[in-house]
Amino acid sequence: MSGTNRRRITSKELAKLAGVSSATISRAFSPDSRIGSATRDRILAVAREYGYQPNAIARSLNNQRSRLVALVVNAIGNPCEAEEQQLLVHRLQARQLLPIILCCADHSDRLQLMRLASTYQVDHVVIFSDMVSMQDAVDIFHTTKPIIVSFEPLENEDVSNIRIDGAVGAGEIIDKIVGDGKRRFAYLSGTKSSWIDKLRRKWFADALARHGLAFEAEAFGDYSYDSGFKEAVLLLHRSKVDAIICGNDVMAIGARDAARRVLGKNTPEDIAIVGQDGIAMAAWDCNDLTTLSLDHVAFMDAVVEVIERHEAGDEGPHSITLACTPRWGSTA
Amino acid sequence: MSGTNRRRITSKELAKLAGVSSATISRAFSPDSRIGSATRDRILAVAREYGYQPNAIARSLNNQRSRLVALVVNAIGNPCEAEEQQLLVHRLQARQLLPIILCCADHSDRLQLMRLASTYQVDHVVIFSDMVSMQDAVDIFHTTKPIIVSFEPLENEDVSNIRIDGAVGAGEIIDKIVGDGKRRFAYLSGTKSSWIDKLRRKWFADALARHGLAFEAEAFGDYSYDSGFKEAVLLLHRSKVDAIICGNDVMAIGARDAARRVLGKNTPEDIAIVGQDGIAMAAWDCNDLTTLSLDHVAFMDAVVEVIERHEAGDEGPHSITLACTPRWGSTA
DNA sequence: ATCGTTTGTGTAATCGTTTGCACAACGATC
DNA sequence: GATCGTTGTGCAAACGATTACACAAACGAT
Repeated sequence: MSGTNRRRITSKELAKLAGVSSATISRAFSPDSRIGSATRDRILAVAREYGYQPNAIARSLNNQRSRLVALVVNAIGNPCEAEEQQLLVHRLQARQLLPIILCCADHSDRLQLMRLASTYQVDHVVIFSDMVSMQDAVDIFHTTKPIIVSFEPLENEDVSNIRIDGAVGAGEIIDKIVGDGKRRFAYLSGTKSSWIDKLRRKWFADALARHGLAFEAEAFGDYSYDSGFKEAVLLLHRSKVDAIICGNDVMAIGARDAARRVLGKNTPEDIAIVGQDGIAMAAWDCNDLTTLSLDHVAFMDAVVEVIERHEAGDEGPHSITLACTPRWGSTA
Repeated sequence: MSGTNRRRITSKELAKLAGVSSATISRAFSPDSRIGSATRDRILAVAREYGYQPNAIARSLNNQRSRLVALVVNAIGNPCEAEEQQLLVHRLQARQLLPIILCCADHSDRLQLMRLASTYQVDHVVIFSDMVSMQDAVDIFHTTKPIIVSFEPLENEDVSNIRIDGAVGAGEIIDKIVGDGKRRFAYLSGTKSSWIDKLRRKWFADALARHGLAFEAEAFGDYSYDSGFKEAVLLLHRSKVDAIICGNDVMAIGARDAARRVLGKNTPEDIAIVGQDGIAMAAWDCNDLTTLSLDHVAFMDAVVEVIERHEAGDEGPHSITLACTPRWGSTA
């Protein structure tokens, strides 16, 4: 119980101590199974005394269900992902599911890591990373119930997914900025290789097109504050744009700081700056960012809903679409 | 291989396909075991063809080693923890260890969750949460190699730990602020119940005492921006302090915004504001926070070093102490 | 008193690996 | 040519649970 007992006691040993068979021990820990309530109480008492807990690894082997969930993400440090992960982890834990986080920077690692996780027979896989192709995911986790891919540009696979649609919201933001008299737009991408980023850019590009406009300049960062700052400086030095749409909020804050500090331009008078994600920080007094915001709570609720349907045996595929809405701040 | 094969192929089935025994399959996947290299190559080829991978759950059951690591944290959304977790997760993955995140707000959940994780026979446990007592941790994970508790006030347990010491750094910061003429200090705690928070407060209180000063006012938040903002407003309304030491950086940013926006006070002239953690955001141009900073890379390196020693069989206990150093910004 | 049903428990197979032991085949050694 | 290590492989027993099946006891109804 207390102390440094090295080895964990097994059901067979506990069975001996309680004068029953190991099958009965197992039944004492299964909510609805045929067992005398007196026996159960006695076993639970003895179990508590000796610190016995059923071994989940052995149980998983037998059950063919591990109750592990793999979360494939790009980064934890990124506030947007961190906020989402926190919400999701809480929801999973409430359902007695344990999250395994796969967080990987470069591509080959990512696949390797996904293969590793798949050997743990995870019950579900949630892919937040936009840099893994759906085909890779399906191949690697071919045995796990169809994968839940989030942020999905619409493909033909037989895979449950959550689709984020910001076309309408992006339109509202562009309308407002154009209405304020801005005409020269730049897009500051979060990354070169991600299809999410291309998709997001398209929302705004389409909206601009409806005004007969197009992006005059482009730049590529890495979703970080520093890259937002640096790229904005370069961008503003080489072209006279008066509005920058950024790949995420953190880069937008970097770009805002660069405009203000290096170029002496203020938002929204001199330049409009727009983020994407709608992280908590965007609403802080010191930032007050205009951003195309996603309801992270609704997002994670949707993920959990799909997981629950899969748990219930209905493997779908299920598809849920969520819309982004503008958050109006003082930067645009 | 591709397609929707429901069931995963087992070593026994692969054995039949390759014309060997399942023992040989196993040996083909163990780096150094007596097996003909021709046989190994043939098996690996067949394995690739049928998409076979050894089942890690079964392996764990046999090996008594799961290669799972439980990380007990307060929050993922908190940037400081997120940054640290990201560093740690990368380091673990590089060692083929999979992290399970236990993230829990309230206390009873936390224990429950730790019990759940312990049934998965995790090989290591890293406790970042300051709200779980060391005794609870030792009891729950009594079978797992001694726990690594981080941020440690020094106790008598036989447990490996990482100790963070900010006494000297806090002294330097206080010296500077007092040197700048400030005399009336307040401490804005991150939480009421955490011993880490009490410890951090003490670093600054001791430094103040050396100047014959003490905290004139106290307030309690929850490590969030909003709580930093709100408590700072209340604090500044009820007492005329000219320096606020905050429990973390995020609260400091909130307090700075409150001072500036609600009270019209500027840093550092009207009021000095100090954070703790040294998160990336603190160095952003828009924040430029003075903060008692911890080297997160060194921190996580230390955690991994202890884990590696444990893996090597040397269960210690090991203890590593890290010092915090000031980051000088424009807020104090 | 008999039969049928329900309830509680034990026996043994199973989940998919790993690994100690046994053993055959093979070269090399004296 | 008998002996001895070495190498490669299979057999079978773990690892620690769950669960189908069997069976005994208890109970109610006739």
